[in-house]
This record gives sequence, structure tokens and C-alpha cells, in this order.
Amino acid sequence: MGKRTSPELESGRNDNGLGGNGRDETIYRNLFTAIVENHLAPGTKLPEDTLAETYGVSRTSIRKVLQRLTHERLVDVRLNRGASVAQPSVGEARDIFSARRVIECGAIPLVVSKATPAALDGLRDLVRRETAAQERGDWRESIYLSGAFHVALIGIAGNETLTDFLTQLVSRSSLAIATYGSPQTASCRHSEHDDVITIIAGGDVEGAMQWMDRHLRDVERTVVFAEEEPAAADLKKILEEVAQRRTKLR
Amino acid sequence: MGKRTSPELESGRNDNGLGGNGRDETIYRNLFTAIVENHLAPGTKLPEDTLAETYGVSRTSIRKVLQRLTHERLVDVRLNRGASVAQPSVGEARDIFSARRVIECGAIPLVVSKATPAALDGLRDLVRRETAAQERGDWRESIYLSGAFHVALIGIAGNETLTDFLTQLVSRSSLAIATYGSPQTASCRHSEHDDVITIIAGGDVEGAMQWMDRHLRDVERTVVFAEEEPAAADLKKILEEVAQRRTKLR
DNA sequence: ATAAGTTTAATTGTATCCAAAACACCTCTA
DNA sequence: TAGAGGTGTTTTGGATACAATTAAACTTAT
Repeated sequence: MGKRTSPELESGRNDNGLGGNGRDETIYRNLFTAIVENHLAPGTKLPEDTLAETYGVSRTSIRKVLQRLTHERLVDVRLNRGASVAQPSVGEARDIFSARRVIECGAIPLVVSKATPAALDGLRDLVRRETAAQERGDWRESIYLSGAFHVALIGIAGNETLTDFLTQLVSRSSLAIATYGSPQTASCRHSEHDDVITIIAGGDVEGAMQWMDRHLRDVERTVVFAEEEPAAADLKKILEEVAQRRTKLR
Repeated sequence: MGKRTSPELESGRNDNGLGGNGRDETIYRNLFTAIVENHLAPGTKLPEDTLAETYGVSRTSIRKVLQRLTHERLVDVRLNRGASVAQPSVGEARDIFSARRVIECGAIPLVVSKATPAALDGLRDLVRRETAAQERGDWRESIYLSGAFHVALIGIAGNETLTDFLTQLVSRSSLAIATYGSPQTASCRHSEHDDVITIIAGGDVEGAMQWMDRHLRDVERTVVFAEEEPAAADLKKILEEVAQRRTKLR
């Protein structure tokens, strides 16, 4: 697995609020990364026994981690049927990007007012690493850093609650991308990200908000044009399609 | 406990995403209500045994509920020290209201564009019940309905994700109010809520956003002027104060 | 051979059990 | 008398055991 030296993303606070004593924190991060970086495809079942063996702990700990991921909407749990990697519906995917527009645009005034040179340098560094990853074709790292950039940008506002919300939205965006988008189109193209740093550095609130709105709409557009159910509503529809084919053939 | 016929508030989806099989869902709601309506003061310890006996289940189920409430930031859990009702710091309280301004103002355009007469009638009904509760001095119901109004308003946007976020923020606002505010000032005064319905019905996006921003700043102002730590940082400070008193006295 | 019904296996939900940590009380000492 | 140290109790963290539910395999009858 990619050894990640700087966890810019990953669930808000690492001193996690529940009784995570380090071990299940590790398990959580492993699963989180596996899901968000699309090592586990949406819909993949996550049996408690398997995970328990994998990490050498009892199901108890696994269930705790699974519950956390469920709360973050990265896994779905149905009664007596266990957990699986979440498959955002088209509607959910839209909601996620809509919510991102609300939060990321709405936080821009705070960000601009609190943007220090040091903070902007941190952003620039992320962009540098993002373009580097992009040039060497490491799309996984590229997507990761793209998300990390958005989180870090809002992080400048200094509002932990908002940052947590956005972190969750960015993770879920990755899931939506994995479910509907083509991998290469997914990461924000040509490091547009540099542009917004300039705009923010110039103190142009209105411009930054417009940039962000357009940027997020661009990303969404490359992703959700699949329009209809991913693999669900299968049987009936498939059978009907088959029926039509056969009538055509004869 | 108040028999509540219409659960407008309460954690996003009632068909909860985790394995809640009805029984622990009930436990969750009871605890949720007890915390949000301030039957349990912030800081109150929540021992697992006690809760288990109270609800006639094993600690296992209690821990699940407690974890959920922890994720929603309504309880704090410290390693090996158990759970207690969360005490938002002043900084957190500010962040909560700041986040509410971002989300509730940012969602206004969506709300206005999707506002149907039926939806507005639903809002009016909530206001009616809120003023009724206020007039009969039922401040608990009044606060509840005030929060429910804000959630229902954003709910018109039809974005479940945003609604979930706001639901959490409103619950945490109640905790902040319980921690810092005086009860009667807490509920939004004189049913201002009616005003925004009119503005929205008129299609005035800009006006509605300004109203919401001012409204939330008003609510925040009546609450967080305590400025400094609630009861924390006790020992040292208290001892120092006592020391000063004694030097004055002699 | 297919479809329904029944039995078997696998997986989750819940309770109980044990170990470790925190807390309270009590004693002993300076 | 105040403080340090130690013992016992309470409470939490985690694993295991058992019950309940679902999914799968197999049988049987049409």
C-alpha cells in the first residue's frame, strides 16, 4: 500500500473522539484508504470475520470501525446483511457536489480573510506535489492530493466543524467518482488549483467564490453524466432489454 | 418525557444507516432527546452499566448507541474514562454557528428555487406551533420547534446531505445553548421566523440570505458572550482566585 | 428438467466473561 | 495534620460464546 507520509486527508481529527486506542485507529485508516483510493470497489462486501482475521482482532473492534465508516457514509450496513462499500446513487452524488459548492463557496470569505502567506505556501506545496504525481501518471496520488488541496483550502478558515464536513464530502466524492467517472478525467485537470491561490492572495472574495463554483461544476460534470443507476435495478431491466433484442432478431 | 408526535428533528434518516433494529434506535432517540433538550446537563457522566440497566439491554447495545452519539459530537468519550454529555468549548460553539451561517445562507438559493406553496405551509405550521409553545411558556418545546424550523427550511432544498449536516449542527447548538446561554433568551425571539417565510415566498434570494445571516448572528450573540471557559481549567484558577481573596481580606 | 420446499451452512446480533485501567478509600509516615 | 503509598472496588476495553437471521445447497415432486 502507498506509504503516505503526510495524512492531509483522513477523518478530521486523528486524536479521534471515540475510544480509539491506536490499534483500531490503524484499522480505520487502512479501510478508509482502501475505500477512498478505490482499492475496494463500491459494493464490495466487508464480512466481519474476514476483516477480524485480516487485522488479527476480534469482531468487536471491527464493528466499531465499520460503524464509524457507516456514519461517514463510506459503507452501507443493512440489518442482518452486513457491511459493504457504499455505492452512492446518482442523486446522492449530485447532493454531495451541491453540498460541496455550498460549503466551499460559502467558506471562501473566511478563507480569504484568514489567508496568511504561510498558509498559501502550504497550498502551493500541495499543488506542486499534485502536478508532480499527475506528470508521473500516479493518478491515485493525484486524486488524493486534489482532495487534500480542497480540504486544506477550507482548513484555512480555521473552522474544525466545516473542515470535518468537507473531509467527509471529499471522501464521498471519491466514491462517487469511483462509481460513475472514468479515472483519468476524475482528478481536477491541468492543476487549475494554482489559479485560485492567486485569486485568494489578491483578496478577491467574489472572484474566488466564482472560481470555486465553476471548478466544482466542472468536476461534477466529468463525473455524473452516467445519469442512470449503476448496477442496480438489474434483473427486470436486463430481462426486458434481452426480450427486446430477441424480438428484433427474429 | 414529552410525547412527541412529529419528530421533525432527530438524526437525519430514521431508517438509520447502521444496524439499528428498532430497539437501539429507541434507546438512541431517548438519549438524543435527553441531551438535546437539556434533561442531561453538559458534562454529565453516562456509565454504561447504568444505561444498560435503565433500558434493560446489555452494555454492548449501549456502547453502540454511545458511539453513534460520539460521532455526532453530542457525547465525549475519553479512553478508559467512559462517556459524558459533550461540553462544547467556546471555540467550538463559535465554529458551530459559523458553520450554520455558511450552510443555511448558502442553501437559500436552492431553497427559494424549490419552495412550493405546500412546503411553505409546512413551515408556517411549525412557526404556529412554536409561538403557541412560547406563549404557554413551554420553552423546551419552543427550542425544539425553533430548531425543527431551521432544519425544515433547509430541507426544502431537497439535499439530504446538507440536511443531515444541519441537523447535527442544530443539535450541537442546543448543547452550546445549554452550556453558555440563559434558557429564555435561547429560543429565537418573537417568532422572527415568520418574516423569512414571507421573504422566501417573494422569491427574494438576497434578502433571505441577509435575513438568515443576521438571524443566526442574533442567536449566537445571545448565547456565547460568556467568552471564557465554562467550568474547565478549574483547580488552578479557583485556587488562585481564593488566594487573591485571602490576601485582600487580611 | 424445473420449481418449490426443506435442510444445512455461513454471517450477523446480542449477551456474557475476563483482563486492564481508573478511582476511592484506607493506612502509614513524616 | 497533610501527604504518599498501597489495597480493594468500580468501570471500561476487548474477546468469546450463544442465539437468530439470512443465504446457499440439496432434495423432491410435478
